[in-house]
Amino acid sequence: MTDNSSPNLGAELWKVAVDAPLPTTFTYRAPLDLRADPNLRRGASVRVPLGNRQVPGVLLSATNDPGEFKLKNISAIDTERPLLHEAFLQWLEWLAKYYVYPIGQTVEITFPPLKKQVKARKSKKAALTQEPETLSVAPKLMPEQAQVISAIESSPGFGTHLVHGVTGSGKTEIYMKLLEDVVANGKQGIVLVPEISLTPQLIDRFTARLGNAVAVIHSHLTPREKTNQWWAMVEGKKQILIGARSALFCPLPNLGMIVIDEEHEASFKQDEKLKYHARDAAIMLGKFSNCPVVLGSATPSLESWQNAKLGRFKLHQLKHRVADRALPTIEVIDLRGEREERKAEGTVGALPFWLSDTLYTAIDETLAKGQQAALFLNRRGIAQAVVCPDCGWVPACPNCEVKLTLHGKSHLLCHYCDYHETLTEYCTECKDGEPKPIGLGTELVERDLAKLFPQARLARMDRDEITTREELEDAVRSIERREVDILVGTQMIAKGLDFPGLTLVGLVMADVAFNLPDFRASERAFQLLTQVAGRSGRHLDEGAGRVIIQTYNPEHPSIHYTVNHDYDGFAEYDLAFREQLNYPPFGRMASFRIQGPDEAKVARASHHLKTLALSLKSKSKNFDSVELLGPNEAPLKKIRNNYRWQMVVKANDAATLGSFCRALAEHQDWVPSTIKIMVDIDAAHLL
DNA sequence: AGCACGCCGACT
DNA sequence: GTCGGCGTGCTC
Repeated sequence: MTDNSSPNLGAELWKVAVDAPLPTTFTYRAPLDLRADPNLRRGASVRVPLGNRQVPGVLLSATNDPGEFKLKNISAIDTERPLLHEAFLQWLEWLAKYYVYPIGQTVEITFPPLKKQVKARKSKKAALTQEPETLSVAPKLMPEQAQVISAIESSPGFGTHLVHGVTGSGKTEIYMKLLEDVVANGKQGIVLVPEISLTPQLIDRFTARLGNAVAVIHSHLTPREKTNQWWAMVEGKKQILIGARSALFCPLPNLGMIVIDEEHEASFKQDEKLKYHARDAAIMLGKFSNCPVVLGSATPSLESWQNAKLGRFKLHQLKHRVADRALPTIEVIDLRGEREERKAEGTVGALPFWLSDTLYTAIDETLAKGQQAALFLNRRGIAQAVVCPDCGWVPACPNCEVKLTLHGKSHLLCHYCDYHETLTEYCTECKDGEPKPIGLGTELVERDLAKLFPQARLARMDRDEITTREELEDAVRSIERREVDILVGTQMIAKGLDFPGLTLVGLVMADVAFNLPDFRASERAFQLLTQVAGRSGRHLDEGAGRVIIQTYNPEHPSIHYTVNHDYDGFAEYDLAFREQLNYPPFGRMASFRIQGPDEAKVARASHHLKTLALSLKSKSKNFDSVELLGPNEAPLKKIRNNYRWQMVVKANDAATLGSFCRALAEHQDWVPSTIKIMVDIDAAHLL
């Protein structure tokens, strides 16, 4: 697969991937002195003139075609950047093509923000990773775990492995053993986890086992720290890189394995600039590098599940929790029934509207046993919105066309930009009504709990309370140290956390997740419910953790399959639905986003794009399977004063979708300069 | 992306 | 008068 035999040494004309939003490479001339330089070869970094400035670039190939331009000279070879090796270059070229993104800007992502630190300071240890005094040893593995490890290790070279293991089945232990062996074989490995799961807890676990072989890259590092970690991997001083999706772009010289934990997580899809999916990109990197790719999840994406069913991925299943601990018991509370009951009994108002008798009693019992409870909902703030009971006016953001959310007593906040205002006592529209909060948020739940359980120690985890990594670490530690009795949080923050004392999990209102207008809504709801439920009772040696799901839709299939711990059943149900409508993983989809500050221009450009798309489709039989939806206003039609429209493209397979979208995005000379059109291949959400 | 060029408003 | 606001267009 990798071929470094034709580095084009000594050539005069070069195609260069230039760091600018240009759809193609630009051709430059190598002056005589550079032609004699053995560093002038494919994969080398250079500086080239572009307009009247100097920009970085990477040589991709020699050429004999001078084109129609008066060629400029390559200014210099940048030897401070390492030569990119063949497998990595092929991967970058694939990314740019597949995701329809400028090659130069794709290549530029690989490089760290700063120059290499010239001399290592002895006094200062490498950022973040400190070698523990003594490395911990692998615990005795469950038979299932050992089987998975030997199955993966028995097929070297490229292959994609899907490890489907119930929550608490010890997937991390499998990754660590595999990576130990990768290091023992003199190779390097990458572990990708969702940014939110990249906690000190997780990093500590890896460093305790793998010691100072571990480097970490995530978005909260300083540019200096990130640069140092990058070089430590590139120079082979460290072997295991743990990171969020961007860690894939670190060009390891000796890649032996890629692990993607929680492979179903939607956050692996980058939604700006190069809109890559880290799981799919990792599989391609494994292919070009000829190394195994290991995907792990308790709730695999239906894309991966289908690939496993078709034999493209090798499936490994773990059906038991570590030490044969029990899966939590899950109860479903019908909030409609609860409401009726309270009316009948005349007990309306005894408990807050969001809290069922069952959940209240369960919290009480949990506290009495000295154990911890966690309540999750997916809204921060006090309320979803504020409404005037007289005229129905709802305060909205002037920049974003979304309702403002109430925080604290009177702080109205936009969750999409930084707009905020103060809630006035009387409605600003009718000057008469007194606006009241509707809906529910974490802040309100916390406040109600403080009244109901005055002796309990409460903590809230959401984006208002936790803004920095340090705050998250502090919060996690105080829960671990049992300084918290009840945790209230948004689901996102709670995912993947592992608290030994946590035995009760309540989902305050499960509904929002599956009411979203998106074909993946059921899948996300099932994943969310299962993952959050999986936090409960992970360390109970006797009995089982408890999960209480409150909902207005107890009969929803996502809930039914969650309660029965039945992933296979859920997958079968949702795949049947997707197949009928040719949604992924059967068909493939991309979205074109058209945006700009002038609403009428955006609408006009969107319709023109549709016209071009229809004519493109009619030009070739290859595009028979292409379907066009829209254009329409995007569900969030205005964000930060930019109007947003979208057009969705469906096709039977990735190759057709790709060639259609590339052709449609190719000539944008007709697009007014205030308007931007962006393609999102395999768009994660059509919201 | 960055930088120049060019055309309008409000200041030393 | 000209300083500088940012809309527009180009870069091998």
